[in-house]
Amino acid sequence: MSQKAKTTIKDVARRAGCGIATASRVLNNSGPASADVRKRVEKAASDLGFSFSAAGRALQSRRSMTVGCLVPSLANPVFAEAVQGIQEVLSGTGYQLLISCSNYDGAADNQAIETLLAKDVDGLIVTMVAPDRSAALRLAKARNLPVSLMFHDPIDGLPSAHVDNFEAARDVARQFAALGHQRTAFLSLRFASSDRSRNRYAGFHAECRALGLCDPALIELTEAEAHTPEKLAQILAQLDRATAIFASNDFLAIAVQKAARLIGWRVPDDLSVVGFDGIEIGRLLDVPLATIETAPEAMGRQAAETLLKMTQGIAAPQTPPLPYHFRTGATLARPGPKIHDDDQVAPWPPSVLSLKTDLKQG
Amino acid sequence: MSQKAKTTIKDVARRAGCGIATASRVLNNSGPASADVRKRVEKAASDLGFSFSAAGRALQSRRSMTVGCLVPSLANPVFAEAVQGIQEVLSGTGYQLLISCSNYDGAADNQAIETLLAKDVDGLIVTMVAPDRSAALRLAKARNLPVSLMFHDPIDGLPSAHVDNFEAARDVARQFAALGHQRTAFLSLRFASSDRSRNRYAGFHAECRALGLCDPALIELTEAEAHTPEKLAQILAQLDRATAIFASNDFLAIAVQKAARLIGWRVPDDLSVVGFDGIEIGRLLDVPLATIETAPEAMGRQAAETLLKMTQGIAAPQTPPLPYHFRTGATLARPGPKIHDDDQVAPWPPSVLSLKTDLKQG
DNA sequence: GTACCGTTTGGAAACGTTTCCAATCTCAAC
DNA sequence: GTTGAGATTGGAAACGTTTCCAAACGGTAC
Repeated sequence: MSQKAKTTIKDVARRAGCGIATASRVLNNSGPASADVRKRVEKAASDLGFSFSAAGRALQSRRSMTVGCLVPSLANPVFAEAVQGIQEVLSGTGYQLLISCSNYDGAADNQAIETLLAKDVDGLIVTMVAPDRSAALRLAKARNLPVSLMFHDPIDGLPSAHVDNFEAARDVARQFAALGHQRTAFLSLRFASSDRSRNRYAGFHAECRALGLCDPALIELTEAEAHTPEKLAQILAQLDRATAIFASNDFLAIAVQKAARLIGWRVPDDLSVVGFDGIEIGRLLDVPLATIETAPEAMGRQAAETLLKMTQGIAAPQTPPLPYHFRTGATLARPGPKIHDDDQVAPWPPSVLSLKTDLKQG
Repeated sequence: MSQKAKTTIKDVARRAGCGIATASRVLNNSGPASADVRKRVEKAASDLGFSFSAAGRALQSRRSMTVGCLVPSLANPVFAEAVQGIQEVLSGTGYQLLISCSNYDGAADNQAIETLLAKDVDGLIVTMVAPDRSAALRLAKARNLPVSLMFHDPIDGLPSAHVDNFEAARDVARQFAALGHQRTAFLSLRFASSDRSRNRYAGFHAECRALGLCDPALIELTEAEAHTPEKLAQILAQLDRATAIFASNDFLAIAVQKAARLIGWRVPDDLSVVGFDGIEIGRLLDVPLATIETAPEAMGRQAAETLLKMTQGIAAPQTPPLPYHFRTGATLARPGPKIHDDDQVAPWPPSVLSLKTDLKQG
C-alpha cells in the first residue's frame, strides 16, 4: 500500500524511451522535441502521475519559488486580511507563501526572518517590530533579496505598502476639535512594539497641539486590560475629564465602549470614541463606530505586487501611501454635560501611564 | 555590493581546512570530530555567515521540513486564528508553514493541494469544500503523507480537529424551545461549500423537529446580501413570522441585528438571534451576542500536534471533538408581541430559498 | 618493532533537476 | 555518394547536502 517511491523525471524518460534531457525539455516546453517523442513523454508523465520535485528544481535553479511573509499575528484580522491579499496576488504566479508570526516579539521577529532566509525564499514581505534595527533584514538586503514592507512607513529604501498613520491621526484630532473637545486620550496596545501606534499618537498629539487642544493623555494597555472590560473601566474612570478617546484600533474602541457603560458613561454623550482600521463589524453595530477606514487587503496586494516586480528585476518603485478615509459614526458627538460644569482648563494629562519609546518627529 | 554568492558548506570546509563530510558532521553534530577541527569549522562557519541551504538539504533528505496548510480564506477570522494556532505549535519544531487559500472554491481547492504536494510538503493541514471528494487529497493519502483536517467531521480515516457542529446546533434549538419559540430560521452563507453550515443546519433542524417546533426556514445568503444591511432587511421582512434566527456565524448574527433595526424590529423583543463561533467582539457589544463559543486557535493547535505525531510515525490518534460552549446573551429572549396575536400554527416555513445539498443524516 | 583496535577523516555517491554541448540524424543540394 | 545545414537527442556536469565506507591516524599491548 505504501506507494512511497515518488516518480522522477528519470522514470518518465525511461518509460518514454528517451533521455532525461529530452523529457525535461518536453515537460518544460523549453526546447526542441519531435512531435513523436513529445507525445511519448507526455503520455509517460501522465501514466506515472509525474510531478516535478520542487527540491530538485530549487537546487538546480537557485530559486525556491517561495515568498516568505512575517507578520506579528494572524489573530489580528488586519494582518490576516493583508496576508489574504498577498495570497490573492501570488496565486497563479507559481510562488508559494511561507508564513511566520512573531507575536509582537522583537527578538522572535529577527529570528523568524533568519529562518525564512535559510529556506531560500525568493522574496520577503514583512511587518515587524523594528524593521530599521533588524540585522536579519539587513542581511537580506545585502544578499540583494527583494524585500517589501507592509504597514510601516518606508524605511531604508525599502518599499512599503502602508497608510500614512501620522496624517490619518491628525484627521481624528481635527474631528474632535471641530466638535469642541478639549481633553482627549489616546489608547493603545503594545506601544513599544508598534510603530503604527506610535505614529498615530504622534500625529494625534501634533494636531491636538496645533489646534490648541490639551495634549492627549497616552494610555498603554496590557493585553489583559484590553480584554477585561472591568479593568479597562478602572482605567477609564481615572480619565474622567476626557471627553474623547482615540483608540489605536477598532477592537479597542469597541472594548472602550463596553468599559464606559460599566461606569455609567454614555457614548457619545459622555464620551466620544474613534477607532482605527475600519473593520466591517464597526459599521453594523447598533452605534456605528467612527473610525479611520483602511484597506489591509489592499496593502497585502500592493506589497505582493511590488515584490513580484522586484523579483523580475524591476527597480522597486516606492508606492505612495494607500488612501484612508475617516468614517464618521454615532460614537462621535459634541462633548456632553459630563464636564460642562468645569470650563477652566486644568493641567492635563493627569497621568501619562507610560511612554516607553521615542516618538516620531512631527 | 551584490554579495550574491551564498556561502556553501564547501566554502566552510575549505576555510577550515577539512573535508566537506567533516564540516557537515560538525555543523550537524552528527558524528565524531576532534575538538580541534570542530573549533576550526565553527569559526569558519561563523566568519562566513554560513547557513544551510534548505534546497540542498531537502533534496538529499527527502524532507522539506515544510507543512502545507489550506484554508478557505484568511479574511475569515475563524480560519486566521486556526492558522495562528498551527503557527504556535510549529514554531520551534523546525517546520515551516506553507499557506494557501481556496476562497471557498471547490476546484481551486483541489488544485491548491496539488501545488502543495508538488512542493514536497511533509504534511498537510486542510479545511476544504469537499474533503471526501478531493482527488488530490486521496493522492496525498496514497503517498502516505500525513494529513490532518480542521473543522470537518473526521472523514475517511483522516483525523480532524473540530467541534461537533451537529450537536452544538441542537443546543441552539433547545434554547429557542425553552424560551417558547415556535418559528425559527437558519441563515447561512455558502451552504453548498461548507459542511460546517450544513451540519449546523442539520442538527438545528433535527432538534427543532424532535422538540415539536416548526421546521426552521433555511435561508442561504449571497455575499452581497450578507454585507448589505438593506438587502438583508428585505429578506428578513419576508420571515416576519419567525421569532428566532440562528445565524451560522457571528458576523452574520450581527448583520442580522442591523437589518432588523432597519425594518423596525427590536432584538431581542421582536427577534431573538444566536450566532456561531464566539468571536470576542460579540461579548463586548452593547447587546452581547448569544452564540456558540468555539476555540479556532485550539483547533489549529490540535491539528498541528496531531500532524507532528504522524510525521514521527506515530499512528494518527483520532481526537475527540473539541468542546464548545453556549454563551448566552442579550440577543435571546422569549418571543415578543410581534406574533402574539396569532396563536395558531400556520404552515411553515413560508419559503425555503434554497437547499442545494444533501443534509447529513441526523 | 609489530600487530591490533578505536577514533577521525575525507572521497564519492546519491538526491531530482536543468542546461551545456557534442553527437546523431534527416534531408536537400551538389 | 558526399557534404553540409539544421533539427533532435542524450551524456554529463552542476546545484548543496548527507552518509557510506574505506583510509589514515593514534595509541596500547605484546
